[in-house]
This record gives sequence, C-alpha cells and structure tokens, in this order.
Amino acid sequence: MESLEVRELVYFTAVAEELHFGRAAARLGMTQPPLSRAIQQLERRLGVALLERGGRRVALTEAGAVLLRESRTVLDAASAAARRTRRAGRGDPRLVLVIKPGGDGGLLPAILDAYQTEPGALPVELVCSFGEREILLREGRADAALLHRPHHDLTGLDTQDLLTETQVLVMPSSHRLAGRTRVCLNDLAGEPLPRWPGASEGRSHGPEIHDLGQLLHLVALRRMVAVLPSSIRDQLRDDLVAVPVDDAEPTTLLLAWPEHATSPALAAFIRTAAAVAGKTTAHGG
Amino acid sequence: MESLEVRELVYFTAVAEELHFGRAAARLGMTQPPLSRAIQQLERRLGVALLERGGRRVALTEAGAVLLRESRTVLDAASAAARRTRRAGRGDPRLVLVIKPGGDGGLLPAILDAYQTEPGALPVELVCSFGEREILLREGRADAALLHRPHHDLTGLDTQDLLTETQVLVMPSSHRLAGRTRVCLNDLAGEPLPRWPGASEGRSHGPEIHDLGQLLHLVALRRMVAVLPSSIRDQLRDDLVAVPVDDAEPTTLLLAWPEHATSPALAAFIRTAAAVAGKTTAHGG
DNA sequence: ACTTTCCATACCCGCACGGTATCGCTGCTT
DNA sequence: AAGCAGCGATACCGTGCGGGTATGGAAAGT
Repeated sequence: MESLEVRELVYFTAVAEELHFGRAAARLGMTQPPLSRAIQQLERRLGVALLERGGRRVALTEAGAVLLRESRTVLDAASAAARRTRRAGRGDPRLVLVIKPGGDGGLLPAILDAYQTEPGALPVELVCSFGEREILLREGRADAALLHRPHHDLTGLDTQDLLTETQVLVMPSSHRLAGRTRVCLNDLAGEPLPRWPGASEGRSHGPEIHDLGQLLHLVALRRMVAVLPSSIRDQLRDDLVAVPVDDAEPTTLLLAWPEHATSPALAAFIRTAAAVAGKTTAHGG
Repeated sequence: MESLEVRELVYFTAVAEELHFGRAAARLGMTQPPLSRAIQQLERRLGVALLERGGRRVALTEAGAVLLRESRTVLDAASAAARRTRRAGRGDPRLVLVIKPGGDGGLLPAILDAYQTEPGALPVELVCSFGEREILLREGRADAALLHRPHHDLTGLDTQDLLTETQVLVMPSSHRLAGRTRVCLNDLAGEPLPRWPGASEGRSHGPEIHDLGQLLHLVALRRMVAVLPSSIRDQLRDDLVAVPVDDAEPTTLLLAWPEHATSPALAAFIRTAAAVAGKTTAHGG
C-alpha cells in the first residue's frame, strides 16, 4: 500500500487549517489547482473523504479531523528527524537546555556545576523561552527542558521529577491579602491573573507575559496577582510579598526530553539533575 | 528549508538496515543506481554524511544512526496516520482492543460488560496477540491494548493502571520447588525460562512462546518454569502449581492507548475500565 | 438575474525519478 | 602481482507526475 507523503500532509494541513484552497495555496507558495488535485489524490488514495466542499464553505469531515491531528505529529516528527540528524552530524556537540527564566527552582546552578564534573560532559547551551518550551523539544531544537507539571503537556516526552513545590500568591505589599499568613483559591475570585503565552485565552485579557521581570513589574503596579512556585521567593522584589496558597495544586519542576533519546551526554545530565535534586530535597524540604 | 520526504526515509531505512545498496534496492523493488542517488541527495540536503562507504563495507555514521531511529518513528507515525484516517472514514465504528490471551487478570469480562451499558458504547473487537502488542497500537491498528509494566515499552502511549499483582512461579507439581510456600529469584538460577517473542534473545534458546496454553504445556513437560502474574492461578492446569516469588517486581496490568487519542468512545472505555478495576481492587486485594 | 467567489477541470510543460549501461575502486584469490 | 569479482558511483535517457495558466461551473450575496 502506497504510503503517505510528507508533501501531501503539508498541503492537507494547510487546507485544513485555512479551510480555503486559495489561501492555503498562497501560504504554500503555489497556485490553487495543483493543490486541489493533490487533495483529491490524497482522498482517493486513502479511500476517504477528508473535506466537505459545500459550494462556498469548506469543512473537515470526521476523517479529515483525524488526519489533521495525525499529520501534525508526522510533520513534527519529520522536522525533528532532520534537525536531530543535522545536529548529530555537525561537529561541536552541545546539550541544549531550554528554561524559563526564574523557573528553575534555584536548582540549575548546582545541576550545571555538578554536570560539568561528569566525565564526557558537553558544554550546555541555555535557551530561555517563556512559552512553547515543549514545542522546542518536540521539534528537536533542544535536548531537554525544565517544565512544570501540571502546567505543561508532557505527552511524547520522558521526564524526571526534580522538585515538588507548593505555590504562593505573589502580590504588592499593599494588597488586601498581603497581611494574611495563608490564602486559598476562593480568596482570589475576581483578581486578574496573568495570561501565559500558549495557554488558551484565560480569564484575564491583559498583555501576554513573556518574562518574569515583566510579570513582577505588573504585579507591583497592581495590574494583577500571580500564583507561582514557592521558590520564587528567592527572587522577589522588596515591594512584593508572597503567602502560601493552601489549596493550590503543588507544582512539580521536572526535566523533560524527547522519548527514545539515546545520547549518553543527555543520560548523564539527567542522572546528575536527579541526583542534585534528590540531595537538595533531602535536607531542603 | 526543504523538508524530508517519506520516500527518502523509506529508502534510507532500507539501506541502513541492509547496509548494502544492492539488497536494499531489491527489497524496495527498484534498481541500485537511483537508490544511491537518492541517498546522496538526502545527505546533501541534510548537509551530513549518513553512511561510510568503505569500498566494500557500508556502515552507519553517528548521524546515520540518529536518522535511522528518527525515521522509524516518522514512518510509524505516517502509517498510523493513514490507518487511523481510513478507519475514521469507513463507516462501522468499532473499538479494537488487543489483549494477550490469559493476560487480562480476570478483569476483562467485567470491563466489557460494564462498557456495553455505557451510552454510545461501540462494539468492541478483541484481537489476541501474544507479542508485539505495542506495535499494533503505534501503527494505528488498534485503539487500546492491555499491557504489563514493566514488561512493555510504554513510550508514546498514554496509560491507565488497572491492577498491580505480585508474581508467582509456575512449575510442575513434581518440581524441586513445588513444595515451597515461597521462593525468591535466586532459587531460579539455572532454570530455563521462556523466551518471549519480541524480547531480545534471553537466557533460554527454546522455542518462542506464542500462547499461554503452549507455555503451560511446556512447563508441564518440565521444559521450563515461568514467572507470571498471580491471577494466572485461576487458569492453572491440575498438574501445575504456583508459589509466590517474594522478590519479583510486582507487575501492573494497564490499559494503554496512543497519545492524543480523542475518540469519546475510547475515553468512555478507559473510564469504565478504571472504574471496574478500582472496584475490583477495592475489595479484591 | 448579474456578479462575485471559489473549487474543479482541461491542458501544457519541465523536472526529477527510475531504468540501463558502464566505470572504478577494493579486497580476495592464486 | 595480476586477475577477478563484488559493489557503489556515474552517465545518460525516457517518462510520469507535480506545478503552472486558462477556464468552467456551482453557490452565495445584491
């Protein structure tokens, strides 16, 4: 049975996303007729209708929706394959670790130091990215990432838990809750919360948050309050206070990497990170 | 940047597996020269050497090994995409569940009964397969599978634990250990163990095991002994006995399905299975 | 009913993929 | 050392398919 081709899947996802052959063709840098043909051909080959052409309106069929989702994973896998292969081929081997600035729970320096003493340790390149960090992993642009559960989608990734933290509410010292020794989620009703990039449109319509400094600044300006892992306390500005949120789900900082990763350097890094985290947790609480 | 094509990856995996252009070409149903060209083109496009042509010998480079692994996941994803799309397009919606005969811990009948009472339940098609059950899932041939941790590789799958069991040693009643009330792994030194299909060549060189009846038969014939989940006791022949293995890692029976699965029917099935397992475990131990 | 919009069809062209023939290197053989 | 055999690379050629232009035809808006 003749296999699907990447080109066809690219075409199909374009059409499925635009729901408009003309725009999809423009986006693909081609003209509309060959695109129509390609989709028809794909439908014929699969023996399944993917789109409902309603004269004016184009809609996905059930099967089309399935193929759209599947296509994305295939295309991700394909571009990751290219990127990882290129990286393996080029000389200068490095470990690319993507982090959220301020989101390392204070563990990162110790981990990096410990790792550099490992035999065969590679230089570690840090990439800071506030949102979309999982994407970088899935696309093969990075070797590992520091993520948070349950905040991030971990499907397709292997993980190593590093640090489980309770969460604190961060607010200006003048805030009505600033005097409390503890709060619970109900106390936050009506408070504007930050809108994280990538997260589907939340309660707040304010600006997207792109970095921790910006977030703390906005909090200081009384534009919002934020619920963050307690290790944030080490980095708080003087004009902000943090109090525990009793019923907020604990957050786990973890190291994530693509499934099936085989690099021994990455394995050593994971081992080191787990060891450092275990040690810290052991007497740090 | 021009993307990789499925055809190229198929070609490359053929060559990488055969390490011989001629044989690879034959396997692909084509002649050798276009294959050589395609690989060269792939290397040029990636800017990376994938194969070392040592006059007589063809070997994978580091990058080639990476691409081989990545290619397999891409090709799996692609064929799964085709299969799932076709299944979504055809009428008759069913849930395909792949099981190991005798490997259901006795839960399956209750799960199936409970599921059929769910609103919108689909007919469930059972597929029995002793080995390679994960593959069926990854290839999109099945919707869910009953697997065991740690026996199976669960990467790329989402899972729901159903039942954790201790393991027992199954042997003929005349076996030297048959009188014991418990054994430990050290007692098994030198005993021939079954060779499971898919598992990389183990200690035993006997025939591969393809079904539970066969295995028990071989055990009865004193050809081997087996360490199995304790629920196997319900299905033991009269001439066999089972005693707990104290230090064998407990086995967890779980339901696994492909990541990103969205079918509501599957979701209902998972929910039902979890509920049934929870109830059973609650008073069953 | 006329227009507009947009997908499908018809037709043509160029390229890239696959085939045949052959070269050239390498390692074994005697 | 020379001959040979195995095997990948190169050269060259034909054709099928992917992509382009022009146009048809159905549906929605006015």
